[in-house]
Amino acid sequence: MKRRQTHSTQEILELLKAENQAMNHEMIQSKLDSQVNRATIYRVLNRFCEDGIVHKIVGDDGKQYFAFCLNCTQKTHNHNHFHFRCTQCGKVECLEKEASISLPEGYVLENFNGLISGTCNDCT
Amino acid sequence: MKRRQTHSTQEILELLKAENQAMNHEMIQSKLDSQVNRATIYRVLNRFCEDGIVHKIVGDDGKQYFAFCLNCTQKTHNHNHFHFRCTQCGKVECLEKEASISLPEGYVLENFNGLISGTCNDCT
DNA sequence: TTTTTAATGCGACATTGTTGCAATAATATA
DNA sequence: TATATTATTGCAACAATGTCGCATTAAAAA
Repeated sequence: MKRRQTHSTQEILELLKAENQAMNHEMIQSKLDSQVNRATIYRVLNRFCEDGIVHKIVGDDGKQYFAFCLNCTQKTHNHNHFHFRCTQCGKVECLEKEASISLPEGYVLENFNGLISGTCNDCT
Repeated sequence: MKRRQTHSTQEILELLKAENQAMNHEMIQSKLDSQVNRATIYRVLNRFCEDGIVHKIVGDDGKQYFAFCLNCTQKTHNHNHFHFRCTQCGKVECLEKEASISLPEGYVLENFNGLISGTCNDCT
């Protein structure tokens, strides 16, 4: 199944590239120039995730956030870094430091989801 | 406002103490002897959190999980440890190792939410 | 230009979690 | 013990998030 480029996919990808933060569907929808259906946004984002272009973080608010992959090559698609979510302004940004986690014997890692919330530098 | 002990609060607290894992409202509801309303369960759990008896983790499935505090004294109520959620059996357990995170200047930590999902030892 | 089929919009739905309000029951008071 | 106080509960309603089926639209291939 080959992917097609549409207005929606292009706009959403550009937005994610331009913004230096992870965004949930609502933030994305409100920042798009054209109106895109909610279901479509989710489908586009999930497709991006499947393709390894974008990664998904679940915030401690229970919402899904999406961010453009910066340091991921096609082979190593790792996101073992923390994200910081500001409870004041809502911004979700990547914290650079990689977290190295050693799991107990017999445990297999599928997904790393490290999130710290609090107040960011701008809102202190 | 003083807390009251009710059948619900006692049962839920006992359950959380007995089980060695974090549970969401559904798991709790199904394991209770008596039937307790969903809203009540949430209210009880959130009260426990306020009192520092229980801590809350948001899974990468977006659900809230609650676990009885083991190593928290009344003064230091820290949960800077990771949780592991098995995507097969649904179990959410604490990983012992504390994660030490250094935030950038001007950032204030309110909540640490570290979660790794995958398959646990039993399900491998 | 025509054909193929991936992507979209719409509506409906399941699920999670919260809240207002009247009824209940745990604790304090007499 | 009996009564008063008010924290807690159950119920219903609600908002929000995310998913899915299906008919329609529009990329890309032929």
